Amino acid sequence: MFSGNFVKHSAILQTALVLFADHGFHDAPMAKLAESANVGVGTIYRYFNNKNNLIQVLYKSVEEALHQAIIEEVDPSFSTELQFKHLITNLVHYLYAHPTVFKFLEQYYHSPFGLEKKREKLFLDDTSTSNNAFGAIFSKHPANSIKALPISALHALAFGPVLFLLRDAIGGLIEMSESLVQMVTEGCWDAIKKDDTNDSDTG
Amino acid sequence: MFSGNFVKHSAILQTALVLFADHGFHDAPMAKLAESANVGVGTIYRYFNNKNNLIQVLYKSVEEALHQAIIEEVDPSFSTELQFKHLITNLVHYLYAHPTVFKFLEQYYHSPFGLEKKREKLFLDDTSTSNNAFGAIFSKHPANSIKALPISALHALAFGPVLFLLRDAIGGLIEMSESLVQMVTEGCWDAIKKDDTNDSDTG
Amino acid sequence: MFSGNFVKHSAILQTALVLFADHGFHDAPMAKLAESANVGVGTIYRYFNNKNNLIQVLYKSVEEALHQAIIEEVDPSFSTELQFKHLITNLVHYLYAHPTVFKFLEQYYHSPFGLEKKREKLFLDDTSTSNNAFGAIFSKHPANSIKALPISALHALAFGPVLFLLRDAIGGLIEMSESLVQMVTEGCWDAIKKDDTNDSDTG
Amino acid sequence: MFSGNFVKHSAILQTALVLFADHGFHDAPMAKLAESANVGVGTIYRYFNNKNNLIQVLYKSVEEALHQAIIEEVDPSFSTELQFKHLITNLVHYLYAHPTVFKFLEQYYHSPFGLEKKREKLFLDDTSTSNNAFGAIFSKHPANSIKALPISALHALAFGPVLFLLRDAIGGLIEMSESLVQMVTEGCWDAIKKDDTNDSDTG
DNA sequence: AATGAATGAGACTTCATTCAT
DNA sequence: TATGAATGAAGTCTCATTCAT
Repeated sequence: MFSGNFVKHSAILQTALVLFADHGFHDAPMAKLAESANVGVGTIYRYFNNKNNLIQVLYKSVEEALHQAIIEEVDPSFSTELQFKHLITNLVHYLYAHPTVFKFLEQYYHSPFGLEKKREKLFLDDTSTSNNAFGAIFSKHPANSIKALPISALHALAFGPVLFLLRDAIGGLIEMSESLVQMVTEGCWDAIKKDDTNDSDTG
Repeated sequence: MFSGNFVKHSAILQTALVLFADHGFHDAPMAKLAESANVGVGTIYRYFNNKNNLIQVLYKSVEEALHQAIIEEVDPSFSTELQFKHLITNLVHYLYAHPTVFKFLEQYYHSPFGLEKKREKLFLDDTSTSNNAFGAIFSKHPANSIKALPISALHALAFGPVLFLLRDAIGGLIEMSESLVQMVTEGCWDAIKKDDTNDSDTG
Repeated sequence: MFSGNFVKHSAILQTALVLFADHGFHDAPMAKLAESANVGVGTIYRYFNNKNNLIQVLYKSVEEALHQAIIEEVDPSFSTELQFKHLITNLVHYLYAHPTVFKFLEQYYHSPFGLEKKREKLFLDDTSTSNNAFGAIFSKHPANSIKALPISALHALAFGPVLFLLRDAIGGLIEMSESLVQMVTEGCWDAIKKDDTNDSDTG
Repeated sequence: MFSGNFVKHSAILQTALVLFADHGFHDAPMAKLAESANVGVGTIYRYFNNKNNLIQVLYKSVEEALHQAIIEEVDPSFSTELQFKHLITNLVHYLYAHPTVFKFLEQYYHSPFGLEKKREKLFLDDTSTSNNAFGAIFSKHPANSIKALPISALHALAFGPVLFLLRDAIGGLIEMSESLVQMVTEGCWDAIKKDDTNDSDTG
């Protein structure tokens, strides 16, 4: 158990998030982090073993917050389509509202240790734990609502577009709008939903 | 005119591609690059002004090869659907067959100079030049074949899924198969194609 | 406010003075400086932004000490001749007693940044500020004591000989003696003083 | 004996003179020198053992030319005063007309190997050889014309001022004019000449 | 518990010199 | 003889980490 000063612990993490997001891991020296967080350099090492550890802990913290935001107000009694669209919309809204989180996660997933963590990441492949909201939908979807595709294909079709869109929006390449989000979300659903016409034809 | 030794020039670029892909720009020191390429450290600087310049030149070279691979055997007389699927399939095949290219490009687009280049990148927004195969399809598609969405939304729906899939496949998280590629390509098309039902209604 | 270790700060400056004087800026690597000063290489960079900055700071420090030494015990109520000779003698004594200072200054004034500083240097052309002991004499001299020459000519005649002498003396080419200093000082005065004979003739 | 291509040999020396004068020994890479001289890098090493050797040879060449220029049109039958002023004027005229020579020599005399060479330099202390025009004057001057000072003091009083003046003039700090040269030359003579008035008074 | 001065490994880059052509 | 591609030692500077206070 951690038994230190939570205020400093948090200050370091929050400052690190911004610094890493804005400059990347390699252009965010511990000294600058310490200064921005108003703590001594040595203090950081009281709370985190080293820079890598700090990054890992920060990732855990960020991931948890993201998960909480995504599952918010998603009612399991809704239809699969509604649940799916709600989750996607939550995801986009949260990340667009927290660009540092998005940028940090992109940094993280493109770093060496990012790949390992990928296997357990929130919205990817851990379908057995409750930590994965999307996994629940995909694995428990009614037979007639979602295409019978491998889970990896569903993930790609569901998250690929929105992450792509977020990258451009947060990078300032395009303007984000509510209608754009809706259109893409709709497209995502079209990509994974079972085609009703064909379905009724063959069913 | 460049009047150096093309063999060494190429050896450095090829070695750099692998090193950057595997370790990232920051963990690929010039000394290690020199050693891997079997040249002296100083030799690299005969061919490239500095590390950044090497990265830029490498990007240009990689981008050119990628573009050539993508447009291969795509017949403009085909239907929009066929052209689109062919391009997507080419893209996936090439990048999956050249994982270092994929990893390098991800590194590049997430680096500071990557964002600038993003605006002009092959399959993004340059719809006016012949350098953009996808742009041609999206901008010249028949009224009844593709949804009337902003270009950014179409990009997201078209490339998001395949890039997402490639990331996982190349990262070793999932097994890539021809059928998986087809399924996802199909999904991409479903996401952007105009709904046939409505089409028949209005047609 | 500088809040570092003044001992180390001084140790680095003093060591640098000797190293630069003996080997020149280009043959005094930071690593050697660090070793001579008994500090780590990185430590130097805690106190000085870079090598150039170190040189500049050292120059300021050395110039200040030199200025203090020169104006010592020079009484403004003395005659122009006595004041002049006193200043010159102080200059020679100090630089001969501190050969590293002399050698460093020669290095400095012959380096790229030396030329800029030359315009404001202690005993050169800043006649308006109190920072210039010689300027005060030259500009405020009684009409009958010093030749009516351009300030640059006076400087040349006043400092040229003693600097020339110091160079040879400190270089070990000649033996310095009090009588030699007096003779040259006398010559300097003869070179700039108004000729009494002619003066009485024309007066 | 040297048996190479004198054209290339000269081209290298002339280019080196300018490069060294403008950038200093340390900022004049052999590669740049080769390029400026329109020869291959390796070619320089056919004519000179190494960079230091090139500098030494260049010094010899420059010194010889300077000596020739100084003694030009100086008539041994003239009075000591006239000979002296003529030599000084020649020196100033030549160096002002050849600023690269002046800058190179300053570089040279302030470099490590400069000090050794100083002992034998043209206008310094080699009074026995015909290579020293000033030495001849100082050592053979009539008893009544020049002060009975050590040779080093005479040198300092004679050359110090003009070198000082040249430094500022070539550095662009002051404007050089014929009258300024005359005034300073006159001052130099005043500094070393035997005072006639006092002499006749006391004699 | 908190600090930040101190450190040195290691990064990028330059350049005098060599040698195969 | 002339060339310039190739080299690697050495230089400047950064920064993660330690430790005495």
